[in-house]
Parts: sequence; structure tokens; C-alpha cells
Amino acid sequence: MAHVCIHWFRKGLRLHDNAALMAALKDCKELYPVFILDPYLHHTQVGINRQRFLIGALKDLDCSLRKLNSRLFVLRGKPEDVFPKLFNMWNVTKLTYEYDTEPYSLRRDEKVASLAKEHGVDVIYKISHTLYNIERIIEENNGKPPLTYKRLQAIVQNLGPPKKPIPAPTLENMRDVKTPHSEKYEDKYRIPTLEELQLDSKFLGEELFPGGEQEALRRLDEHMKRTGWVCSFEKPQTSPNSLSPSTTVLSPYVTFGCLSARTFWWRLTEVYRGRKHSDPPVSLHGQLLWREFFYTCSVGIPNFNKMNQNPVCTQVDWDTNQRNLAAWREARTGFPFIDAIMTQLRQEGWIHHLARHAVACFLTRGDLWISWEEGQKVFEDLLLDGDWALNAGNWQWLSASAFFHQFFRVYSPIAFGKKTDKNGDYIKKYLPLLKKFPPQYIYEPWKAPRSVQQAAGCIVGKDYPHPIVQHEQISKKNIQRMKEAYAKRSSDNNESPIKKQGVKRKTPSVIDMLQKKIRKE
DNA sequence: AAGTTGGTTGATAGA
DNA sequence: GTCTATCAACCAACT
Repeated sequence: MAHVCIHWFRKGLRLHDNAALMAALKDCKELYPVFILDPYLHHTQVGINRQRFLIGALKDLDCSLRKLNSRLFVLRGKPEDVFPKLFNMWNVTKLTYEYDTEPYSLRRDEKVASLAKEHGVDVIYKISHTLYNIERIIEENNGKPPLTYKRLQAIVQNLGPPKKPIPAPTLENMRDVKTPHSEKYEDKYRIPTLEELQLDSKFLGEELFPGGEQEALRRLDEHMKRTGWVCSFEKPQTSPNSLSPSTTVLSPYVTFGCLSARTFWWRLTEVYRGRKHSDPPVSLHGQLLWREFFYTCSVGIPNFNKMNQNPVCTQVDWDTNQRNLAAWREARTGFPFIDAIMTQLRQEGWIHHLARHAVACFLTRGDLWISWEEGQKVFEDLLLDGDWALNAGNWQWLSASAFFHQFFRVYSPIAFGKKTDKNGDYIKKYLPLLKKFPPQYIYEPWKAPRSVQQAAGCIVGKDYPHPIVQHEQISKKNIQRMKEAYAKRSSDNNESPIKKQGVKRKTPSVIDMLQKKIRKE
């Protein structure tokens, strides 16, 4: 029996390494590739740069599908409202999609799958957003997510390398598959413009990172050609404030699924083959494993994007200070390094990982003592690669709320950037009003004598703000506050130890068996 | 079971 | 420019 099939694109906006799409093409007579603009996920609060990236990715996908004599159908509304109508209208018999571990997605997909069942529609989903089946990693760790990178590494080492990616469908795969075309479909299911999403494109800067699978693969090729660079890549050695990105900026493409993490992984393996190369955690393979690490945590730890009711998150009495939060968000802290980073973030939608460290530390435990949840919201809005699991995990890391605990190591908003940009060229690029300051004052313009400020054409307090905090004093005070939060944490844990243990496995895990074997030998 | 080890990416001073 | 000790002393996992 030949199926009428909907393939539902959500993340995974690509044709390559798309196992669910390939499953859709099996025994299929009619295929409807669908994308739904979900008001929960694609509301107007999501930044304009991200929306532009999404629209680019959808256009690219539609273009690739048309080359296969198909097309993309874009719909709007809550998926649980949209699907029953589609099931009836198109007489659908099969629904396929890529598995998604986010809490909202799991709830959504459960609803849609049960509606599909009611309509007699088969549901098939495949894992291809992550390197591994995340649940399997947790299982291997006795039902608990590993809380250290080392532990995750041990588990995936025993699981073996990730699955090999599968090729994109070809015209041959599409031979017996039709996508019904109709004049009225063209307008009804077309990709929206920014204006239709109530966004004004006059606020947009140059499109440095266009969305889409083709651009993702082009960018991957471009970087994989740099054999020496790839093999010697060490993330901590890359610069947060170079004038053009010091890393690949493939993250937005992986976030939206324009690039498969497994495709990236295996391309790296090819480049590494027979050559001396760096290793996790600092290598490019290592970066993909960090993603896997935070995905695993986000699945295994309840309330992962919150402080309250989050069992791994240190409870901290963060301040509520709307003025300071706004100053941080809007790049008016008076610290040029911080403000330049926040400007780049807003304009371009991407900043280097270490730049994220600097501004995240500044907002939370370092200076402003504002909750990491506030920073998380701003990043989700502005980052092209804003990813629910990675954003929550990294904010907890940087605020020393979980995973990272050496809270006495505080980034200096003045000294940190100087290591890789002594002249402050990065600051001058993003804060051009400071461009005439001499290098010795560019990181702390308030220290420049009045005459220097006048010569630079920028008076601190008038043209550029005074620093909103005194870093030296406030960071010392904050270290003490962190110390108290940790002390309270351990005393609370002693009173009522948190049951962190997971479900006992019926069968021993691969790791347990391996450890037994090692003990025997 | 208590003590040890290591932790992707701190800042600073001094050799 | 590179390296090391110091600052204070965290947690998770391992032994």
C-alpha cells in the first residue's frame, strides 16, 4: 500500500542525513513536506536576525525540494490545531519527523502523535539532531545524566563513534513520489516575509550568516579545507575579539539543523585521518561533544532552564536590578569590552564563545549579580545559534551555578580582552565613538584625562557612560556572596541529601561491564 | 570511605 | 614573549 505522507520539518532543516525524510519516501505516493510557524516558538519576541535566518533556511529548503519535484508547505498555528485539518484534507496515512528532546517539543509531539493515531496516521520519528540517542547515554550512566565532560566522554567512547550520516534523497528516490501542485497552493503555503511577521527589516544589518543547508555545506567545505587549522584547533586558544570570527560559525547551522552534527563529525574524522590532531575537549570533535553533554543534561535534569526546582543548580539570591540589566542588554555598562560584545551580539547574532563567557560572568557572579535566567532570555532572543539546552547549560556554567564551580575565577571586563586585542580594534569596530581613544585607555576610557577625552571627541559621562559598577570592589564582594551560596548549598544537602541516583538498570551498562573486565584483568 | 585528582578558556607578579 | 607560583579553595568522580 502506498502512503500519503507528511514530513514535518521543525529543526532538521536539511535534506542530507535526514533519516525521517527518507522514511517518508518509503512506499510513498504523495509527499507533503510541511513547516509550521508555531506561535510558541516563532513569536515576535524572537529576534529579527533569527527570523531572517529561519526564513533563509526555509527558502533554501523549498528550493532544494523543488529540484526534487516537490516543495515546502508553510503553515501557521499550533501544530495540534493544524495537523487534524491536514490529515483530513490530504487523506494522510503517515507522518514523519526528527526526534526533538526539548521539553516543549516532547509535549507538542506527544499531542500530535496521539492526534495522528486518532486519524489512523502512522507516526515515524528518527534521531538525527544529536550525535547519539541521548536517552541511551543516560541509560549507560545508570539513569543519571553525567555531570562532567569526562564522564560523558567515557560513555560515548564505549558506545562507539556516532552513526554515519545518510545521503540526501535523489530524484531516483522520488521516482514514484508526487507532491500535488496547484496554483492556489503557491500563495497559500508560501514562506512569509519579515514584514508579515511584524518585523521591520530596516533594523537589520548585513546578513553575515545566511540561513540554509546550501550555505551550511559551503561553509563546512570551506573550513574543512583548512587541514592544518582543523587539526590544531584548540577552542581556548581562539580569540573572542578578532575582527572576523576565529571559529567556524557553523553553530547556527547546527542549531537549525541545516547541518547535521553527524555530517560535521565524520567530515572532521576524514580531516583528522592519518594526521596528528587535537582532542576533546578542546578540538572540534570536542565542541560537538560539548553540545552532546548539555543536551544530555537538559534531558536528564528537570527544570533545566530555571534555578528553582533544578536539582543541580546552586540557589543564589540574585538581585533584581532592571536598570543594570537594561544597561547590559543595551550595551551601556560603561565597560567598552562588554559593550562591544553586546553590540556585536545585537547586530550580527553571533559572538565568540569566550566573549559569551565575559558578558555572562559580568551579568551574574562577576559584577551585576543578576540571575543567569535573565541573560538566558537575552541570548535566546539575539543569538542565531540560540539553543535551549546549550543556552541553559552554559549560563549555569558561567554563573558557577552548576558544572563549573571555581567561582573565584572571575573574568575581568578590562584585562580579559587585552590578551588577544591589545589595541582594542574590536572595541573600535563595534563602538566607533571610542575609536579615537589611545590603546592605553580604550578598555577603561574613564581613566583618560579630560584632555584625552576631548581630543578623542568622546566625554565619559556625556557621550559614553561611566562604568555602572566598580569591578575591583564588586567582584571581590560577589566572590564572598558566592561562597555563602555554596556554603548554604552544602549544609542544605547535608540536612536533606538530594537523591541524585537514577533508576537502577536491570542489565549492567557497557561501562559497568568494561570496568568489571578491567578489574579482572 | 575519606582522601586525591582534575577541571576546555582567571589575574597578577615575577622569573 | 613563556612559564610558574600565588591567590582561595569550589565540586564530581575516582581510588
